[in-house]
Amino acid sequence: MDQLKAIEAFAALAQDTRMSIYRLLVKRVSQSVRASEISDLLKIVPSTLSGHLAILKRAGLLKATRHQREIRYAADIAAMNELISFLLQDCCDGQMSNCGEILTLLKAPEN
Amino acid sequence: MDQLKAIEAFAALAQDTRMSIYRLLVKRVSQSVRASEISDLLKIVPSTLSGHLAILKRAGLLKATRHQREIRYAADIAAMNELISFLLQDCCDGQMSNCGEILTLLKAPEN
DNA sequence: TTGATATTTCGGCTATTGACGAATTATCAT
DNA sequence: ATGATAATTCGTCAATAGCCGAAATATCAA
Repeated sequence: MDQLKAIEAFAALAQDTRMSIYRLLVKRVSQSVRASEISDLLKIVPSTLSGHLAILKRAGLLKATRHQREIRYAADIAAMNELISFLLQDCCDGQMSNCGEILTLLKAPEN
Repeated sequence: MDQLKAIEAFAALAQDTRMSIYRLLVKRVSQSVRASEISDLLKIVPSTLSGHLAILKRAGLLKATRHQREIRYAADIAAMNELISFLLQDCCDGQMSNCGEILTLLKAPEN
């Protein structure tokens, strides 16, 4: 994970439609979701959706698998791991122990 | 932290110049850094830098304090906390315990 | 093969972004 | 007040992004 790759991932998430897609897929990370179902649920025109899915996929945030006529998408949680660790590895001069706030927050999230 | 605010933060980070600024400030989170020093270190024209700092600040990622003639910027780690928790709170249907990968990664980062 | 469904690619349009230099505002020293 | 330094705002420009409909591609069913 270098800066360019991180920027690509952030850029993919920094857009309302794509963020909605991504959050939907993160929530259903165990079951992958058909493109047409995403289209229906989020009211996104298929051609528009296709472009957004491609961007998220190229950023490494999604994985796609074909099942018969359909293509199913799923969030790649490992990629999210890498993105977060990229943010944190530079934090506090690389001394993770200085990031107590973050660690406690992750252990006991309020929301 | 709602979706719009998260998008604003991601968009702020999803740009090469701003990512460089942010990472510099995260590394030096204990000492705040003068705008002119950022300008020198990263070779960014002052007017361009000013725009980027404003974007990062509006996104809540930086805090600015004036000292005499200078303005010093510092990364707001609490904001990074919120951003990460926003990513994670939707993860795995809100069951943080399902995100074991992330937690272990944060406890013992490899990079 | 023909037809039906799922998804992607392409073309065109408008809106936004990021860069810079010049001018402006803010603060301080004399 | 005057001049010097720090930072921001403004105007302009080219490049990119996001949306849609229409056409193309892929897969399956009959």
